[in-house]
Amino acid sequence: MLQIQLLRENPQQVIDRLKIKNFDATDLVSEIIKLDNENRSLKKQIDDNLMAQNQGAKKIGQLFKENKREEAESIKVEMASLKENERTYRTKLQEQEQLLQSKLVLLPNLPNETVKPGKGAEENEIIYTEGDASNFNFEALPHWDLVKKYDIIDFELGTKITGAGFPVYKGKGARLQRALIDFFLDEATAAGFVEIQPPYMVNEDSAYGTGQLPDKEGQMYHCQMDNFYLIPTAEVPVTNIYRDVILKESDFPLKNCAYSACFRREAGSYGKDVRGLNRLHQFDKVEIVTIEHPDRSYETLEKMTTHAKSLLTKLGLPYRVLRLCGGDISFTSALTYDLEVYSKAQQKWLEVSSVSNFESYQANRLKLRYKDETSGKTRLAHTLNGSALALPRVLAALLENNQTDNGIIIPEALRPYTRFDIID
RNA sequence: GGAGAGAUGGCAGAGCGGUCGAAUGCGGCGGUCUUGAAAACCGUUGAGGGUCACACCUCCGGGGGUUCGAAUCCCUCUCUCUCCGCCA
Repeated sequence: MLQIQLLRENPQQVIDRLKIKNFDATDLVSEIIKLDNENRSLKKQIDDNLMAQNQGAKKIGQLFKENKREEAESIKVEMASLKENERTYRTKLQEQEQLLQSKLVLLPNLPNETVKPGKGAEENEIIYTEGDASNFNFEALPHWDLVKKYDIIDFELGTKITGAGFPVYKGKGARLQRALIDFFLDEATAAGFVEIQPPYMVNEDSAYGTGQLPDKEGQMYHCQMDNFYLIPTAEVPVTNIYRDVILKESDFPLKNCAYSACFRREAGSYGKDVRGLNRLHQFDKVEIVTIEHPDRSYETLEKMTTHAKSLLTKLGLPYRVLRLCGGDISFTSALTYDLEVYSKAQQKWLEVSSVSNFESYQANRLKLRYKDETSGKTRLAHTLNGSALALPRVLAALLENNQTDNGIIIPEALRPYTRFDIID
């Protein structure tokens, strides 16, 4: 959520910057400012009214002590009408504030200056490529065939037990999952991220805090009986650790990592892009989160991206890094890097990580602030997160790229974790 | 699941209808003393809104109510603790 203050002070800048995201904010911004002005004057009226009531109440107390009953009674009458007025103002204000809030959440985060305009994914900028992304000169099997051949993942069984998109990992497949999770967590810990094991269900407040609600309600599984949501990413519980928190400057940076299963309804996606491991309802991911001082958040974004890159390097997977253009960057992000691994068998790039700086957009909803030492004021912190990494597509690429006649070769870095070096 | 107790500032803990945004202690910050530190002493120390700055308003777990007036009384929800039951 953007700060109203920013809209008041610099409406044109907001409108201009949002154009990069192909978002026309002209009407919305002026509506919000108008509403905010109205609310401010309403609030002033209420405040004055309350002041009168407070003073009246004190007076009555005094009069009672002095045994001046009648005078007290006459003030009581005045108070009744004040209260009546207050009620009307308050109802009005409540309505207006809700309206304002509902408009405000419609505004996306401002993109960073380096974000280029663009319609969609095609216009993302490739800023780094590593490894051999050429195709095999033999008939390579896609992972959905490989997992059958070696009996390491059973999609049909998952469908029987639960439904499509809930694979069952078996034998070396299950062990490989565990190994990847362990490897990613160890690497994150070595990079200074403190490991968290969060709840997999969150309450409504948390879902609002990171912005899953209200806009992405349909993407989450919801336990109606207790009103809990299954987390779509560990970002939600981990970031909400810092909801309603005021930090000291010396607390920065706060670095956490967390493994979790992630649950996504993925309503409305079908077809060949969702085949096999490419899109699932339940998958595993190690997430990294940093809470940072506004002056240093972009430095930190680079560091987090470097960390995610290092994982793919160690696994020996070819990959590239994209800087997302205005048309593809998410609603809440100011700057996002996507990491994509190349699958030689599917002959396409698969997104395995997305590292974003949300600046203060998320912090504003979370009420995540810090005390600025020079001014003594509380200000919004910056939040960043990224996957490091999401498992399924890493696994897909790993299986596909490392296939040989003898079996699937496990990358060197992973062998201490799998304790086998080939799947055959 | 049943019975009871409770939720107050960074922490501990008083207040139980007006003088309470809240005693006191600890902690934090600033100062005196000291070559320096500790101790002692003095001062200061919650958040948000509003204002050029004041004034002023809101917040004692959340929501609602009673009252001229609520941290204090009532209802409700959530959470915590104790006892009992059940149980990975």
